[in-house]
Amino acid sequence: MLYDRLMAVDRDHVLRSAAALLTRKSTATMDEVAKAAGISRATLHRHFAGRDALVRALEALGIEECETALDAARLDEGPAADAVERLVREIESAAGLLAFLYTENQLFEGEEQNQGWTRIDDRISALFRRGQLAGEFRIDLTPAWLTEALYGLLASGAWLVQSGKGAPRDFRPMVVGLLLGGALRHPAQPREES
Amino acid sequence: MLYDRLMAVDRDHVLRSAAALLTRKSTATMDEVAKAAGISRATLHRHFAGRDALVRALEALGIEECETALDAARLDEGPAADAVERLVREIESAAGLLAFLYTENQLFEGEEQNQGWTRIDDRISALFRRGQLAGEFRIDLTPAWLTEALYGLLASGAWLVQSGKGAPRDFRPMVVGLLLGGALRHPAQPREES
DNA sequence: CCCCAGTGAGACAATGGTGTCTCAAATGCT
DNA sequence: AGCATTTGAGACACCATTGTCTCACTGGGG
Repeated sequence: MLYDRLMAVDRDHVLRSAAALLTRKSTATMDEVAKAAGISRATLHRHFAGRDALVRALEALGIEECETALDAARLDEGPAADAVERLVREIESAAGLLAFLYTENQLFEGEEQNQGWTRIDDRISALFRRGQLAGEFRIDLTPAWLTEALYGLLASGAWLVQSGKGAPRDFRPMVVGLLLGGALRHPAQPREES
Repeated sequence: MLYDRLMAVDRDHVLRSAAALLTRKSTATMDEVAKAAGISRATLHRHFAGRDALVRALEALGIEECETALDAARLDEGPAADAVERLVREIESAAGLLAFLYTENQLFEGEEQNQGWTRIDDRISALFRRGQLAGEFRIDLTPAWLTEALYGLLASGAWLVQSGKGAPRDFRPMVVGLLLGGALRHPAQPREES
């Protein structure tokens, strides 16, 4: 039906507004979320049964955007380092949402997390492992740690930009530069830019 | 008076229990905090007027531990890279608390943050700047970003250990290894361990 | 032994967010 | 214009947490 289609675009718009707001203020109330999306609390409730449902929908959105980014980054092709750069490029627009979900997930002690995340973790871990096997990456840092560190750096980068202490255009070089190269100068190894 | 001294040690014990609990479950209720400390909610309220007061006390504790770690790490001495390693070593025990406060601070949009943090930020930034001026660190990553990244990696590392996906003994090499060296192999540059 | 500061347990109202409902107004299609 | 559907605004009860209070109890010091 026509209405369903309209609901669909509205729902997506609401979801993205909520993501943008909750990224900045993770404790925002349902009323604030509604206002931020330009709708009433009643309508918000018609889209999402409750706060839980909203957060889970945001989680699904984040997972979806991650999967899309992972696909677009073609992690299997070419040097692993370049794949990492592509990944950060593709995932940059979702970094704020990821930061929100990343910290949100720390709240639940035992609760098993959405299976989608483990799948994403696996794909990213596999990339780092591939880089290690190819001799590109050091082997004394586990893929699990590199994956976790990537999340942390994405969140830190998003916050730095959010707070105005860093320029948005520097986001990718910051994250990639540190994740791959670290803070030390490596005179013989200037990373070639694509 | 005697009671004051007793209260003091109790207060500190309560504070550290609260830190340990809130590190794992940042939404823990006052009742849970009290139970975790082995006291009643009434007594908890006698120590800290309310939740705000408790969090602010935790913030003060975190700042204090950071300052202590910064002092102990002697950031001005020797190569900056070694100073970073010392800093992570000294700050490791507070990493969980830091992670809690770090994410807690993201909640408040405009609210000016505790001045203690800017002071700590400045000291760490100064360390990275020193390393850059000495030619140790690359200059295309700003000290502000390196500082933020350090926080992010400390938090990520703490969570990785918390979740059991990483061994506690690996915490420092993980954080320092990635922050300084990055993921790439640098064949000619094996970092000498102290 | 008595005193008394400190504690724990519980009652209590106040608060703030949530979820549900109603109804009038607006919107869009025919 | 007429109709169906969706919306916004508000009212409402509900719930969890908080902050305050009382009161009985314990345990250590005089």
